Amino acid sequence: MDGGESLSSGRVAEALRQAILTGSLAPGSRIRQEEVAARFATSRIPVREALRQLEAEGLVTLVPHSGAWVARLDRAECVEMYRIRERLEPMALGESVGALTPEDIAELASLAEAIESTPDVDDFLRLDREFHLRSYRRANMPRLMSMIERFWNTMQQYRRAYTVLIGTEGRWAVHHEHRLLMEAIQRRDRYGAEELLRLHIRRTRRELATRTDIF
Amino acid sequence: MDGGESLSSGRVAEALRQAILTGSLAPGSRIRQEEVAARFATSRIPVREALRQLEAEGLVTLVPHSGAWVARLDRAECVEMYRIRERLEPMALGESVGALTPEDIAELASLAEAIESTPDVDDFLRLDREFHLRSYRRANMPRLMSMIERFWNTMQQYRRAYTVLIGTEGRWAVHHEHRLLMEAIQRRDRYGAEELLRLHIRRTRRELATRTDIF
DNA sequence: TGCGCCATGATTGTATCCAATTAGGCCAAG
DNA sequence: CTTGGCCTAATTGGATACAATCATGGCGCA
Repeated sequence: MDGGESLSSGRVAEALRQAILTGSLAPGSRIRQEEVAARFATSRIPVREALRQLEAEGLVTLVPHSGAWVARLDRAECVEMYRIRERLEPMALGESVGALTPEDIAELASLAEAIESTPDVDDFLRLDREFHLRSYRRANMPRLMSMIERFWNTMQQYRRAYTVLIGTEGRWAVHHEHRLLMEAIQRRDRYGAEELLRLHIRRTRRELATRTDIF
Repeated sequence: MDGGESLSSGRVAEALRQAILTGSLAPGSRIRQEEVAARFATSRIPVREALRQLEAEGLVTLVPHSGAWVARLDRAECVEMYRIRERLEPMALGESVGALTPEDIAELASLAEAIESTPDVDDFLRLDREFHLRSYRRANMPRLMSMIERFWNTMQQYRRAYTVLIGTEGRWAVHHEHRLLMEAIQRRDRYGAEELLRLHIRRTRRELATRTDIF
């Protein structure tokens, strides 16, 4: 039985993480230890440990004797992370493709379909994340997986801003790419899938880099 | 002027990190908070924060209500990290090659020479690390750089064990690879350098994977 | 009026104390 | 002799209290 985090610092970290991912804590917001402590009916010690953990995940920026802020990425940092993703996620997918079960693939197909049909931004973001992360699921590389998840977490806020900006019609390229990706996955075409994914991330990166209004 | 870490937790973290990297704290050793606190004439609070930080770096394993241990990697984890490095470090090198100054290249050349001439294991490890990390220096991708440095840190103990095992004569392949790498760098041959580095890491990984006696 | 300095308040960093949890040994029963 | 449970000691997790540091605002002065 788990039930819930037994450690107070873990609960605080998870709650702050969710608050940051959903956007209810915006990038650049200050996080005051005492406020958080009061909110979770705890002392500042667990809060501090939670902040340390979130800093390591790249979600929070700590400045000694000064305070904690929700991490804010500039365009160069965003581009850098996309370039790292371009190298890592194709590897995860490539390792996974051959081991995906037919049920996995059916799941991915229905996710891809749901992505195409939702107009809602938050649904889109959630489903898109699910789609990609699940496609890596059978890679059997746990460290790589957690790195990739951290990337998605730190990028989440900027993905949202970008998604809002391009609007529903701006997603057409994503849909096409997902369809091609699904086909490669269904054919168990490892290198095709890797390459398509790389291009998918690359195209997004390049579009993001031109969008100066996000940062 | 900096002079030294102003935060106690930072000093503790740095000292523990060095102790782990030099091997004076072996993988699997338990780290008792109170012991460390006494050693650094501080309380347990900064020690706990230091441990959290080191856990995030992959150097320490924390188990709630139980304790902290110097992280121990099994063979699968080592192989996984090498495979990640195979994707990331060539990118760092590729980005850097074109921007290295003549002075950088001269430095690298003399490092490569020093690597060939030292019989000492710890010198070899230190110089080899310097050689590779410096070759990435002009990549202008700070996040990637710190990820790579973390990899080198977490692998350090296993690199040492491996280096001891193969002995001085076992290093011949490394020397050849370094020479080829240097040549590609001097020619500013980005893709050649990337590919050579990938093969360098890949060969090491495959040798490490066969060495069952390290784990 | 603008700049720089100092004081005061707010906030973070650390020490000490107490509670909760775990690990290991001892004893008893099978 | 082995095994299961309990009990105690050791260790970690958390709360409170205090010290150190930083930022903000007002004051004086050029």
